[in-house]
Parts: sequence; structure tokens; C-alpha cells
Amino acid sequence: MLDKYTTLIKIVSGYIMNQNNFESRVTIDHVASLCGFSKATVSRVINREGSVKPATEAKVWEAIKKLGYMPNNAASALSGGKTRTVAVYLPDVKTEYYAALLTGLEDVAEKKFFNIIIKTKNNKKALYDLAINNKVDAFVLRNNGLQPFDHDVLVAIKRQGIPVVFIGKPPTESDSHAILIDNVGGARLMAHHYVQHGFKNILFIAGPKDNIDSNDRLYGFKMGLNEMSADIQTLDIAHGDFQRESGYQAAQETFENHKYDAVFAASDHMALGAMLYCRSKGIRVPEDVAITGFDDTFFSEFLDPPLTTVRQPMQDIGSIAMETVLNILEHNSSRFQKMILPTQLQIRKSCGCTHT
Amino acid sequence: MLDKYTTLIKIVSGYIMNQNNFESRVTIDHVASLCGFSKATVSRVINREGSVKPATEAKVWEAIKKLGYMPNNAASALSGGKTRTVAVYLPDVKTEYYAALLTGLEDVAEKKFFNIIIKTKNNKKALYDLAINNKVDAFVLRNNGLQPFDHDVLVAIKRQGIPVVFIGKPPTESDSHAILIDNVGGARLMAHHYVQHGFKNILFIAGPKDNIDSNDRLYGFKMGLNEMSADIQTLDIAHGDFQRESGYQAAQETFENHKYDAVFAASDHMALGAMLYCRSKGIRVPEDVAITGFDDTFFSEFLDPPLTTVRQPMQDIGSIAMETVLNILEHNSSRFQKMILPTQLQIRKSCGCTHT
DNA sequence: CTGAAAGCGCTTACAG
DNA sequence: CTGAAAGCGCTTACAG
Repeated sequence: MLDKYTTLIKIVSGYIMNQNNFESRVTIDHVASLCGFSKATVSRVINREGSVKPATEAKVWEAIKKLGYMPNNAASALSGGKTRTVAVYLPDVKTEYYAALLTGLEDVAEKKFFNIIIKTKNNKKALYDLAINNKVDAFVLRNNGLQPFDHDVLVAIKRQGIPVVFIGKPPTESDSHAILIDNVGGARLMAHHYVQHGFKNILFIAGPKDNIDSNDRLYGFKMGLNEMSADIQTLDIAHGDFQRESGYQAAQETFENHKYDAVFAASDHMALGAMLYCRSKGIRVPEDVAITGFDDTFFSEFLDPPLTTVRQPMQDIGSIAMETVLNILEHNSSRFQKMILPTQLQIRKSCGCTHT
Repeated sequence: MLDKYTTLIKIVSGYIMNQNNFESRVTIDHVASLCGFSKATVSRVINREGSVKPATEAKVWEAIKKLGYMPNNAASALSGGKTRTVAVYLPDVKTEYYAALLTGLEDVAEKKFFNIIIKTKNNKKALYDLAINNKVDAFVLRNNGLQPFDHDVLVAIKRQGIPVVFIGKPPTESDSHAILIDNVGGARLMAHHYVQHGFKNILFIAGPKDNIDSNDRLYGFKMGLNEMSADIQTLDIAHGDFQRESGYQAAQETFENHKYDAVFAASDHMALGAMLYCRSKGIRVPEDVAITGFDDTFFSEFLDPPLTTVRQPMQDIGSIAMETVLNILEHNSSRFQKMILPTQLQIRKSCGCTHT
């Protein structure tokens, strides 16, 4: 190895140009020969484990810097070490919601020199493969409550000792790290605002039955109404799937028989659907009916009227999820098991406020 | 190895449960002992290279299926084989534009059992690392013309023989695979439509100076105008950065001194910005001024008025880019170097049409 | 057409 | 605190 190193005529960060002007990557052996220690020692300082004399540690780092050495993850992974990559499962990336999440995730991964392998399909075999074949150090899994995770996959991940943090409620309550948002609190605030407007006949467009997020939002909404001893005459519930089209349909089906003062949709997309229905029927928003949503997606503030909604900090969720999982990796622990991020009421015009 | 295999009491796809009920991954050795051939042969049939007798090939596949064997990519990568992962660089994933691209990319990668490592920062070192350290088999690079690629990185990728396909114009024209969209054609169609409306005083809100996409759109627009021998009195150009805010500003700065019949923005976001400016000033769209965009982003059809724009098939661009790069990997060639996907005029109401 | 063997670049007991 | 050596699971000349 040493000879290989000594024949080199030019070093550029991360690779070596030899006399044939042929590039070859710099390996741990190059570093070892440069600093005069064995590669075992070099490995130890890189992974910051095992005790190494400070003096030698310094020399090793010096050699690493000089050569621009970067460990080969494939080799590390194969020999039982780390891959410096985390798998991120994000169903349905095509909405801005997930795009923001991904941005947050990548921002922090990039800073820590981690790679992200992104999965958007709940494919048991593919997820299995990542866990079993030591391709990733950790998982960040978005649970939207719509596509349940395969139990075997979860078990396999756990058995491998691979940390996972969920975005959204974890499928099994115990000992799971999770980043959640305050669905209950946000919907509760919306209820208080409804009471201020004096709405009495209300339609709640929910997500799928049994969907956790939707249920929490409904729960918080009712709680808020009760707290204010609101005089509610009707609170109807329609079920959608969080998508725009289902919001349109929910409005279509319920508006025929009822006259509502306001509709609160469990997602901005469904709120948009309801608005489009109204637009198509000449029903004025908010004059004839107020419409509000949940999420504060990109487009919500640009609708006409701008949508009153509950804002959730999507990009932050992503950043915090990644920070959490990286912390677990580094210190074998996290400061918390579950973190609930606050939501806030975003008042615009679709509720009837004349806010600028 | 054989003994290891024969002591197993339960096989579940992809891993083996031994008598201690401890899971261990099934390796090429397991497959080899099951089918009675050497692992060299197993490797050959998996990678479909080297000549293997059809009969033995069949037996090998049978064993693979039976054990649910999946090769360990880290090991393949380390020994000079394939990683079955492709790096995707997508600046600015937070817009729906890139989310759609990513969806297309992932759809096809997933079907072919490829993983995607996603990068959103133009980080020289990180990209270098992926190329040099054999972490990926291929690259898909989005060139938005705003963040130029580091030349050294491109050279290193090429020297490693790693195929890359660009989304958007490649930085170096020759011998680069690229998926492009017909900017010129789309803008040309918009020009024809403008002529039908009889617009004579026009503002074009461009992207940054020197931006290829923007320039092509302007070029096509002018071409379309000329073709129709349009009687244009003013064609002013303002420069933005494709983002909403810059569209707002462009309108703000130009509307003071000029009265336009129509503004054509090089992106929907800038068109939205211009619409918001008009909304804030009580200028009616399209009655006082028509506004049209380019992209057909998610929200465009839900604006009020719905935005007339040029549609580009973002998800298809992603799918085709991935298919192309995977084809190159598999057959060492692609049917084309450059593919230009068609764009189409999406007529809605912001141009003044009374289309439903 | 097939196999034995070397080697990819690391990590990690095991010694000392 | 440090090193020699084995091993992770593949691929690929090299023989035959």
C-alpha cells in the first residue's frame, strides 16, 4: 500500500492522481501509511470509539484532512459499521406537504453528511431489504394512518437494532420515537374562532373513518365548542380522504339537504374542494357559507378568498425528525420519545373575517 | 456454509430463522449450497452475464426464489459490482414542481428495485463522494440553470463511467443524455393565442438573465408573434427569479408607467405574483389585464381566475429520466441522447377566455 | 460452462 | 493504547 501512496504525484481532495494520471480513491490504507499508524487505529479515530491517545488522534486527523479521505460506506456497511444513510418513507410525495417535510429532512441530513434514501411506496420487500441488508442506519417513517405498516417489517427493523422515528402517531404506542403535531389544540382554536363568529350549523369534513389525525382534529374541535358552551344546532360529519375531490363530493352530498353556516375540513385540499363546489354553484364564500381547513398548504393563502386554516410547521417537522434520529444514532438516546409541535390558527378571509 | 443452511428450521422470504430463533440474512452461499453450484455461478446468473447453461440457470433461480434471496448491495458495490441505487439531484424540492418530478422518478425506480438517494443541495463534496466512492450506479441531475454544476464533479462522474441524464439542458452539449421540454413550442403556442386575443401591449416577466429555460420561452414567444405578423406595440421584458415575489415586484415596477393588455410570465409562480399585485390594487384580471404563466403547477387551475398557462408534464419527465438512465445501465445505451417532451397550452380564464 | 481463490475497504474481537 | 488478522458478502480474472 505504501508504495502505491509514494508514487503519487498529485493529491486532490478525496482522490489520488498517480503517474498515469489515473484517479484512484484514497483508502484507509493511504491514511494509515501517511500517519504511521495501523488502519485499525485510523478506523477507531474516525468512529470515535475505543481509546486512542490524543496525540495519535491528532496525527490521524491531520493525515485524513491532507488526503481528503472519506470512508467508503459500502465497506463500512459490509463489515458491520455504519452507512451514514437513513431511509425516509414518505407516502405521496407529490403534494407540497411532503415536499416541505422532505426539505426539512434533507437540510439537516446534508449538514451531517448523511444520505437519504427515499421511499414513497409502502413496499414490504423494499423496506425489508433496507433493514436486513444493512443499507441504512436509521429510519424515518411517515405514518399518515392510511397505509398501515407491515408488522414484520417493523419487527425486523427493531430486531436489527435500527432506530426509527415516526412522523405522526406510531403504530405501536410503546417505546417509539415520534414527532407529532398538536391536532387537538389546533382544532380547538378553530372551534373557539367558530364560536366568535357565532356559527351554529356546522359541517365537519373528516378524513377516513379511523384516521388518527382526523379523529384528533374532530375531538379537539368538539372540545373547543364545549369549552365555550357553544349553542350548536347541527354538527354533521362527512368523510373524505383528505384529497380535494372528496371535499367537493362531501359538499355536494350534504349541501342539498342542509344549510350550513360553516364547514371545517380536516385538510386544506378538502376545503379547496368544498370551495370549488361552492364556486360552481354560485354559493358565496364566506357570505353564504364559511369554509376553513387544516394544514396551511402552500396555495391556501392565494385562494380567493384566502383560506382560514390551522398551520402546521411541516418543514420543522422534517428537520426535527431527522435531528432526533441522528441524535439517537450518535448518543444512543434522544431527549424525548415523543415531541408534539404546536399548531396555530391562521386567520384569513374564508371564515368571514375581514383581515387584510 | 452448508451446515449453516441445513440447521435452519424456518425460512421466511429474505432471511433465515435458525434454531435459536435468531434471524440472519440469506447470502449467496445459502443459495449456492441449495442449488449445488458455486457462488461464482450464482453471481453470474444474478447479473445475467457470462455464459451459464440454461438448465443450471433455472436451478439457481429456483433456489433464489425459494430462499427469497436478495443480494447485499454493500458487498456488490465493494467488489466492483452494482449498487442498484441512483443519485437524484433536485434543487429546491419544496415546490410541487419538484415533488412531481420526484414522484415520476420514484415510480419507475421502485418497479425496478432501485433505490434513490436524493440530494437537494449543490454540494460539491457530497456529489463527489457519491461518484468516487461507488455509492451509486447512475445520476439524474436537474439543471435549472440557476446553480451551475461543479466542473470537477462532472468530470469525475464521467471518468468513473457513471451514466448521467440531465433534466433540462446539459451544461456541456456534447454526449450528454437529457430530458428536455419544448419551451420554445409552448411559448410559441401562447403567442398565437395572444394574437387571437389581439393583445398589443405585452409584458414578459422573464427568469434571471441568461437562464436557458426563460430565454427559450421568450424566443418561442417572439417567434410565435412574428409568425402571425402580429401588430405588437410594446413588448417589455422584466426579470424575476421564477418565484412569486419577483412576479409581484415586476408588476409593481412596470405597471406604474405602462398600461399592458397582457402579461406572460415565464413561471406560474411569477404569474401568481403578478395576479396578487393586481388583486391588491383592484386591477381586474382578465378584464383590465390578462395574465398567463408557464408550468401548470398544481394550484394554477384553482386560482381565481384560473390561470391560462403552458403545461409541462412534470411527472412524465421524472419517469422518463429514470427509465432512460436505467436503460443505459442495463443495455449500455439509450435510444436517444436528448428527448424533448411536448408542452401544451392550457387555456383557462386568466387570459380572457370564457372557457368553463 | 463452472469453480477456487483473491480481493474490494472497512470493522472488530483478540492479543499484547 | 495499538496492531495483526479474520471476516463481512459479493465479483471477477484465471484456470480448466
